[in-house]
Amino acid sequence: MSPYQEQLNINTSATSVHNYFKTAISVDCVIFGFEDNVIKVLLIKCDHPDFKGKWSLLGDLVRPDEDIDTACYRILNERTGLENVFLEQVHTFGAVSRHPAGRVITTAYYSLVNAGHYQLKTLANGLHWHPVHEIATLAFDHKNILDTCYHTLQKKIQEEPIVFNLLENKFSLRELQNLYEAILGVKLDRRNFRKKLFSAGLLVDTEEMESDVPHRPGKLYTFDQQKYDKLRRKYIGGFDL
Amino acid sequence: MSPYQEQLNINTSATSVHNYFKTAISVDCVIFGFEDNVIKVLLIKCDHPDFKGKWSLLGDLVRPDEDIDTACYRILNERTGLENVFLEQVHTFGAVSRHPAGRVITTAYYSLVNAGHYQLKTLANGLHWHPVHEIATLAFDHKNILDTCYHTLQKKIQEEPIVFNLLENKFSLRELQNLYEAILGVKLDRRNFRKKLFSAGLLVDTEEMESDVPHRPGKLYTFDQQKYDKLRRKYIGGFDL
DNA sequence: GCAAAAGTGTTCACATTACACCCATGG
DNA sequence: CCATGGGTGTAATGTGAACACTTTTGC
Repeated sequence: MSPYQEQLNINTSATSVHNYFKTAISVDCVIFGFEDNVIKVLLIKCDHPDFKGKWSLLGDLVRPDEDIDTACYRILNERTGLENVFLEQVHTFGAVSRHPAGRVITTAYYSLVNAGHYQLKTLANGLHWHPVHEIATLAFDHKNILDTCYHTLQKKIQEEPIVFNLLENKFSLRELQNLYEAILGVKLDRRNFRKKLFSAGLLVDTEEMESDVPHRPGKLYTFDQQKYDKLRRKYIGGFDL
Repeated sequence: MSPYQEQLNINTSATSVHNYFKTAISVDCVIFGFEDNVIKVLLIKCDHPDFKGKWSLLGDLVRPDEDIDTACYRILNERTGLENVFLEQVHTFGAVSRHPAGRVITTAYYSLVNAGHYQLKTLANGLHWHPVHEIATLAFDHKNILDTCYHTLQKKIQEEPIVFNLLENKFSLRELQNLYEAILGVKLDRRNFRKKLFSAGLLVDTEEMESDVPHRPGKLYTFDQQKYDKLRRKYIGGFDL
């Protein structure tokens, strides 16, 4: 029997778990934005000596008195000033040597924000938007985390209409299509794209038009989140509250 | 500025993280099996005083020197004796008060095993297969964890052919269909089901038949995992290694 | 010969794809 | 008037759903 055996099965014994492991837990936040028709992610300078000059994701240790979801919101808010943003847990990375400072298990989240709409709260530590496709390496295992989150994003936008979080409140169909194409890395047929989007019945014509474009302006739409939430509830829960 | 501020940003400073938080990390393993045409899950008696008489999932603290994936394999192996089983991370539950013994953040995995094929290594602590649909409550937040994993399973089997992990090596189409129906909670059309499965081209006729059935015996098939892995690589990676 | 499940094909509705022309605006 | 992208419809193809009868075995 292993030396740990007597302390095993935390769920079946009253063993105190305080002071048992010297393992820290952190969250890392992959914050996606869409700017200049390119998907970007918020990066910060990493000044850990082992990764001098590398960029890293936004992350922090989880405080003893906060939920991990809350921790992630806190980080995001501290850096961007944004609230009520799309934020979703993706995966937990727990390899023993993933962090040179010690055992740090990290839970990765991704977030979708409107990059153009607001100013970053602070540009300290080199905080900036970095094109996802121009990132070859990152500090720690952050490239791996980024790739995992990006893949999750690609899959998710084909299942649920979450891309609107990356756009202004009002947007043209062209912007929306550019966004899908940027994330998925494919070209889409414009007519079929329109048909599909409209048939979902979740776009509302604002009666406004684009301006300042060097060609025929397109209509501007908003996403009907309420209607989507209702539809969704019907599908998932079965009844209408 | 918060009192934690100076210790923030583990990814950007050389702060030692040892001894910083009194937070433990555990893994909980939702081990699914298929028996008597019903989906079951391995449960164990919970003797934490706050949940006397309740059942709980199999879980354990992660050791300081093991990856969290490894920890999960270890638990599974200790209890079932199985190796090389399907095991996948689902979600990390990190609410502050989810565990009465202290701050325990847990990462949930689900596993698919062939329940009939082998004997449980030990029946100590009331280890047993419990029908998923007869579980109303569990200790801690384990009901929530179970529901999350079950939902993930339902979604996943519609995307990837992982259900074979729950069956014997050789199986009839009827067994396979029963399994899908049990997990998804729907009735499927037998003819369409066959068409779909065969069109995927991943079932191999073993030239054997069922025996001991009180009706016309069906053919037995195996799942062509190698062929699937190749197809998958083509789709995902683009090239054939 | 009867009960019970295996095995098999066709039709229909719907969704996805491919594809080409005219229109509105800015310059 | 020209360049640029906005806006629209139709035909072909593929996919999923519905559906009934004959066959094989155990009893």
